[in-house]
Amino acid sequence: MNFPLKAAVKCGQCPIRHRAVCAHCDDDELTLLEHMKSYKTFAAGETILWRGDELAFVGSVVQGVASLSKTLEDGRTQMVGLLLPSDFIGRPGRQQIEFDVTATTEVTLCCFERKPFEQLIQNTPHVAQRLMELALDELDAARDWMLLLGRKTAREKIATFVQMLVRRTQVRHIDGKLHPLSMPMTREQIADYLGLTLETVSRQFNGLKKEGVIAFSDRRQFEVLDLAGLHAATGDDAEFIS
Amino acid sequence: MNFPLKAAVKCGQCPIRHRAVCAHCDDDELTLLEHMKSYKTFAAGETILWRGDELAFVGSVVQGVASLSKTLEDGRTQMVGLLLPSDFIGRPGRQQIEFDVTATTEVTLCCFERKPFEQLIQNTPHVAQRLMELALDELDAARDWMLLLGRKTAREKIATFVQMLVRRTQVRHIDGKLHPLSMPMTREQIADYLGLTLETVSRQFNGLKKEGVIAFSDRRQFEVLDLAGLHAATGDDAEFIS
DNA sequence: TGCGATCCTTGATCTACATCAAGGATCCGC
DNA sequence: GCGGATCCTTGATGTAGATCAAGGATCGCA
Repeated sequence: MNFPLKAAVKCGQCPIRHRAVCAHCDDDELTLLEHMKSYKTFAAGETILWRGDELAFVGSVVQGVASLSKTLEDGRTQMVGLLLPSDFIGRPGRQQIEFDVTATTEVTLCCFERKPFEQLIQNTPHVAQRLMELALDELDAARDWMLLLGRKTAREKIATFVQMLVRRTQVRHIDGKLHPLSMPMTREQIADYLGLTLETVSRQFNGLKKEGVIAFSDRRQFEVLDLAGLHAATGDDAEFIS
Repeated sequence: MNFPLKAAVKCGQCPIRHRAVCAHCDDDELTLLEHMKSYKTFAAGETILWRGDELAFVGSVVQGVASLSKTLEDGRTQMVGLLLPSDFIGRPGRQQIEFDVTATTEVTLCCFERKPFEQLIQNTPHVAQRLMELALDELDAARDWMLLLGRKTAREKIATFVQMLVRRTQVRHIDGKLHPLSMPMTREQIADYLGLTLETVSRQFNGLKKEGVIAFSDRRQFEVLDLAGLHAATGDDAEFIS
């Protein structure tokens, strides 16, 4: 099932080669990165970085799912980002992060030490440019999520979440239906991502299930039966397909 | 009161010279920008750019306040960004924007045509770097707002909003109290920024007023009487002063 | 200086979702 | 394949904030 990640996978064989921070690199640049990189694996639930930590390394998610989250004084938490394969952790010019980074499933990262990586950016505009694109993509995603958190109903939130999973996992279409997808997180984690409680998440999933929009085979495995119905349930303006 | 913006203010005299996209530029680079720039002014309420518009120009807010907002099918709207002086509109490599940009107060922009500006970026790393910093700052702000929208109570939202105004307008402190600040938007616009209704915004302002945390002289003019009380009301973890 | 438009306040009521509660399914280590 | 931990579902009840409604303040323009 999983891509077999040895300690030294060749960049050429890497599953995220054309989407990650290295996407625009030519062979020479890739060789440079090849020598700097190292893989780290984290078990599900393990914290990768704590808020306020000094950022020793940066890197890309190769496999699995990680999440960024923020917490209030009394413990209420909000997930502020979901990192899927090819997403990047850490920013040039920042030595601290202002949120916790946690492994949601088992996660494999392709890491670089921050200092050398920042020097490399100076001389490889392809990496700097890709980093900028990734940051702007994240900004777009954050703004879509602001609309969701501020104005959408529970049902619309769940539908939007499922739609996002479908899009980001780029699953193949079969006559309007879709291959089974995996739900990479618990109801509670989904609740923290959507600004809901786990009970409401559960009720809304079952609502969409009863209406025949989605179906669960397993509680972590589901498929979309009615893609048009799903889109309609998101509340988004159909005029703009984002 | 306002900085007197003629059609051709020298960059050296510009009020946002050291915070905007040109912050890191040396004199030569500034001369280049000087020749490319032009000022545009928009009246309060005027739309600067519509969602989906082809992005002909990019630029910085010099004076006034603009806002970015997204709308659902049925008209519910959420503000996804507030642009104060020195903030930048438009992104390299994107020819479209996915939200409306509106003048909240009268706004003056320092504009550049997009195509020439993008070429300029290639050769002036100082501008490219500053653009990256600005994008990352916006990403941080967006994530703080996600926590607010998803998990804060109405009271915490209002307190956080006031705190943000205090910080961003960098008002001088006088023994814990603060100089009068201006509220650059209506109750309805604030509601759209905080994911509330205008009635709730009004009630919460009056709540904080009754408790002596803030005071209004005019409905657009107020001051913070109890800064510590304000911070306490935001719900944020005091351990991390962001 | 007067009048309509806009903006704000305040009160009464409603409702979507949170909270509280309990039981059932699934997983995992022994 | 047994027993506790974790995760999920479902029901009953509570409540923060939305919605509905009406009146008051302030603004801008003749």
